[in-house]
Amino acid sequence: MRLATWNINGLRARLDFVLHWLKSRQPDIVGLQELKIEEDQFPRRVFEAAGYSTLVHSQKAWNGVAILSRDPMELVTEGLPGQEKYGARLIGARSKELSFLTVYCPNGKSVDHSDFPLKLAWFDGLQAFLEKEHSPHKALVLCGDLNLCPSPKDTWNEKVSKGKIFHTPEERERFQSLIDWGLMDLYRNKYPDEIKYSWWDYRGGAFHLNQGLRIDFLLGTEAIVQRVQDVVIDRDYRKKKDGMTTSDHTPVYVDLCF
DNA sequence: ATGTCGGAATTATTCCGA
Repeated sequence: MRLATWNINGLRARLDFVLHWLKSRQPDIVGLQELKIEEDQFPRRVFEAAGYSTLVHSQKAWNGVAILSRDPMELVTEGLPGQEKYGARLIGARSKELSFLTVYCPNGKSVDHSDFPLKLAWFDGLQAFLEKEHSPHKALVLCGDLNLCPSPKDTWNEKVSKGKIFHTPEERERFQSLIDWGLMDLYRNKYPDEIKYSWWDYRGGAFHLNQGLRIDFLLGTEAIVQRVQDVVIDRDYRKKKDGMTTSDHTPVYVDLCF
């Protein structure tokens, strides 16, 4: 079973690209973030024709998350409880094998911006939600764009960026709280010393220079970790395909022996 | 080069967010 996460940066602009990737990689469950589309504009039938059931929690212009699945999943959660006003950023579903949550965490802009404490509060809300509604002793995958670099290995320039947005102790503490609760970073667990990124700025040839960040994650509980075969940061899909423009994020997927 | 995108508001240009 192949599970994936991908911040697509606008579904209308990315639909053909996403379909190309689905056909090529054949994932079973996908968490998508940054749809930037109203729910009633979501191209449900296009995904159904490609073989996927869809669950969507979205809004006009910004944010928006969805779950695509080969087998229909049961919708469990739409929106992070207590944090709904910060946008459509969480959706959760369940299959017979596992619970699957996908999130688009707030960016925060900069440490001195009023969005920064809101970002931290959003993570605190996520932590409280997990503690209340989920168990580290069950099969759970939490994936998405966390908008933070957990360690110096996850950023191209810790020296310059340390203490700045995505690189602060406060954000890293929030990430560590998720780990302490019972989630593992599936990529880092499999590849402790690899330096690979999942996001590169559109500007300044950052992708070509490999000036990236690893901010897109698949986190899993112990029951998931035991089933991991491989974890792939699918860098090839940060490159143009047939003239189609890419997201600034690339997909990340895990193969599980279910 | 504050260098690129996607989307909204408004109608080809500017703004906002990332």
